[in-house]
Amino acid sequence: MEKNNISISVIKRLPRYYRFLENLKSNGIVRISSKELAERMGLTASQIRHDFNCFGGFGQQGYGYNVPELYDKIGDILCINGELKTILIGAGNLGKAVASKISTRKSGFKLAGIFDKNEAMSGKIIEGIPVRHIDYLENFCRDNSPVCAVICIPSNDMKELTDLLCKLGIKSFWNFSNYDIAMAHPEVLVRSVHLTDSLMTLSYLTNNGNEE
Amino acid sequence: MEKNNISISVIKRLPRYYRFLENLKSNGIVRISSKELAERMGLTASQIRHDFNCFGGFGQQGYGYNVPELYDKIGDILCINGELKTILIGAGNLGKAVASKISTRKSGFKLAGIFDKNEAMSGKIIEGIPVRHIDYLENFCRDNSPVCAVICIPSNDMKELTDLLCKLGIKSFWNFSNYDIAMAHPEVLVRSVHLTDSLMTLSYLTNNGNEE
DNA sequence: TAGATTGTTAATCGATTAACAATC
DNA sequence: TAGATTGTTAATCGATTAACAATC
Repeated sequence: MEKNNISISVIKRLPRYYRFLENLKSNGIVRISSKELAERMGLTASQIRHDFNCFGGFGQQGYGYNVPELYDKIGDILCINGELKTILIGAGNLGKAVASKISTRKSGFKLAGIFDKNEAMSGKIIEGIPVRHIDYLENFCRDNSPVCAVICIPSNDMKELTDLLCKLGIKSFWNFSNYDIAMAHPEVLVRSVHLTDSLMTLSYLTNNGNEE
Repeated sequence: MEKNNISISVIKRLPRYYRFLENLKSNGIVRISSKELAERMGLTASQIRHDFNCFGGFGQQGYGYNVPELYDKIGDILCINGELKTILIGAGNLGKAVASKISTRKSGFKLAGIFDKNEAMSGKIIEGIPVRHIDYLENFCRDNSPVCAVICIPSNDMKELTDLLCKLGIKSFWNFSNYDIAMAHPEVLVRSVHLTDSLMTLSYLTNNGNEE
């Protein structure tokens, strides 16, 4: 393993690099220097070179970076072509929105099952996958061995659910609830999207203004 | 203004403190030390005291912190009881999910209008607010002067839309698109929720494992 | 070759943690 | 008073930026 000391802050920047490069590529730009990319992204050239260098350095002295090549390299690092077998818990509005993100080509994930406790949802098709009642979760996992679970339900009963999912072999969670999976299960990987937290931070900033 | 040198990293932690305190409060816990809160939240006691001290210090030596009081104080800092007049652009699944977050009591925001370019959505009611066609956006803003816009549409045409919204007096954005509002309009406040970025980061982490 | 720009190390900056005096 | 725990300053750690030699 080459990549042993890569900090999470660098990893978190990769998707944004990927998006900007995608845009440059689709505009037919083939070559870019760290300086120009920095200007476009609001970063320093130093940071960009430093970041890319964590993965071995993709540039060429005197030239810069080849856009399509760099784009592909970052995609590979993010394992964008992987198909991590994924289940979605909760088929409400948020669940549906999130399902479409997971089902995007090159998300790195593959939606395999959707579960909801609301009987009325059973059988409905979302992104080509039928919604199953939550009671089928355990059997489905035993049969299909998903590795990732996406949580789009409120926090109540999350302890039982996550304990079960971990027992059934789930290795990573995309968590939209406020339940603290990482605290309860340090052995799994968790990325949480706390919508309410984001909104509250915006509330603070809006009320306290831009420049003080 | 007392609070001039409070870093964004502290602000971002406040909502999580708020959630944990809400939970403690609802469990009838009245008093907590920085040490115990640190254990529950996976932080250091030092950081907790340091964070709270940015706002003046809410504790009492030898005792700790009074939970309901601290909870209220943090809510006040986050302006949780404010009602920032807010419009939502995009009434798809994500828009609907997000509308319910905004409409939660004590979110700090008040949903005033919803807009969508899909004619078929016009007149539908979401969180008590009728969906209007996007063509009515300009007049609505002139009549109602919203301060915050929530963006739940794809990135295409975002330049024109955000230019217009800024011109119409929008001061802050909750942005779910990939368009970089902050780069285009440094004068406004932006909190972005990049779902795809979060998912890609999870892809990297899942593929590269927990402990290396 | 001369000019440009990377890769990479060293310096700086900011955030986190440790320590302890103040005080309830 | 003695014990506990904060508020606050100093030390440490890590991330960002600057600098420059390597090299295309």
